[in-house]
Amino acid sequence: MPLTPLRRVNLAHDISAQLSQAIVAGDFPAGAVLSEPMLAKRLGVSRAPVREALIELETRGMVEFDERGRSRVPSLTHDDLVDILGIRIALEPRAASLAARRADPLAFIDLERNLDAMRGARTPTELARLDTAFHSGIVRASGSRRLHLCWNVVEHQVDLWLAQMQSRVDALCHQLRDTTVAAHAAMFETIRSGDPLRAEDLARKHLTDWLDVLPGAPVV
Amino acid sequence: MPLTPLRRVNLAHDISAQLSQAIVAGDFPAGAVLSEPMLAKRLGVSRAPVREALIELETRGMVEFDERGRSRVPSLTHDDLVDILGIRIALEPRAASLAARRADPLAFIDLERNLDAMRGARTPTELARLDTAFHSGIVRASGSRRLHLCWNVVEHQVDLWLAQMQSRVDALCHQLRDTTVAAHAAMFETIRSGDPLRAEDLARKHLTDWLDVLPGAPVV
DNA sequence: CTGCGGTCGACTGTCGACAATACCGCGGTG
DNA sequence: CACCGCGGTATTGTCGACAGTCGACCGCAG
Repeated sequence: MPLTPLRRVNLAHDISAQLSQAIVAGDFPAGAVLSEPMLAKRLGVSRAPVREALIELETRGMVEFDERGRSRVPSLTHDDLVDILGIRIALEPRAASLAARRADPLAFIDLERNLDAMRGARTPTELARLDTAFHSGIVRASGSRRLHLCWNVVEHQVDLWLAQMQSRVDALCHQLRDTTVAAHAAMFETIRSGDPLRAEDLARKHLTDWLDVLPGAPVV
Repeated sequence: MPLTPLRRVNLAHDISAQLSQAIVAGDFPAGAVLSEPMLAKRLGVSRAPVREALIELETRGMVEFDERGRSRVPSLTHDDLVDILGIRIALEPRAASLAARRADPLAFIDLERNLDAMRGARTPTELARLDTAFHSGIVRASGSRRLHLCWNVVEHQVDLWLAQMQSRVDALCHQLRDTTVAAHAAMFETIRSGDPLRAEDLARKHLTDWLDVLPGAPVV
């Protein structure tokens, strides 16, 4: 028996996960106020764990507190999107480089499976989800715990953005589908072949391509 | 009168800041357990804000929770240090590049003042503090909010590491003082001259130099 | 009709309390 | 002497309550 799963039992964690899911699902649109009593009542718990969940979500950028302590779902602007892409351009090439250096076969299975799923994806939403998952996989493959921590922040932001800009994203994904799959495949091959420099370049290029294509689309 | 500063008044924030300072100062060495009743008693408050502060500090990596919810000061290993440097190598070159692009004169004042202070620094501890502050300044100058968020994590980790490895760091700082100042000066000039590519390279090189010099010193 | 003041309600920040649980040391037992 | 069980203690997770504060709404005066 491989010992315990040792997950800290904690209402706050469940609430945090549930809330984040609800926000991404659109239950709480951008700008919605998340009052503690309301959430506590809906969830059937007291305010204490709700508060902790909100604090946790704030650090992930899924909610933000105004100057009076009220938490709301942030509404992302075009500048925010550029900012997010900026940090992705900082993190992901490094992640790709580390992943190529480390070359963990286990991670490759994940990535390859994702590639296959992406080739067979039907809806743009699914495509977007798989896209994010692929990038997550590379960060995980980098083996850096703190890189992964930072990525968590970014990933939540991307989720939020996907939720808020769904229509535009759908159009873009549809349009960019083939190039995205091709870029991912190239990155995967390069990482598996253990070429850090090239992997880094490919990751950077893949992201800066988005930066180029986005201003054309009237985001916001 | 330019209105109010409107900072959210919140015991948790004060406690968080105070605790983080205390940890860096060595009041709570690596591995020390931070029990909520103990902290609440010492601070003269109830457990609620202490809990919130601990949650906030966990997201910055200043404390970590074990599977039973007890929070303790993490003890960093050599691997952690390499991991931290890895993420710095991801974030800071990008920050330098963005800073060079943005070229905010206000930020330059900060950086230049830091350079002067560094040239006149007396103790290795002060030197280390100024070094971190310089890198913080570059991240701030990048103007990216989320980059700064990620950097906060890293900065706290660096602080923690400085606190835990003080003797080694002191020796290294003393030894590397001149090269560090020179590297910082070069980065500053490049950023001010508005050369993103070169700024990026310099930042990366400055950090990878540390990566090269560190394995030689028996960290841990 | 419009602007103002007062009142009501809601929400946050903080507190103390309670149950559940795991650790620590002690005593009893083989 | 070593081992096991057990009670005491400390700590976490959660709850309900209370004060302070801010916004919203309503009535009233001009």
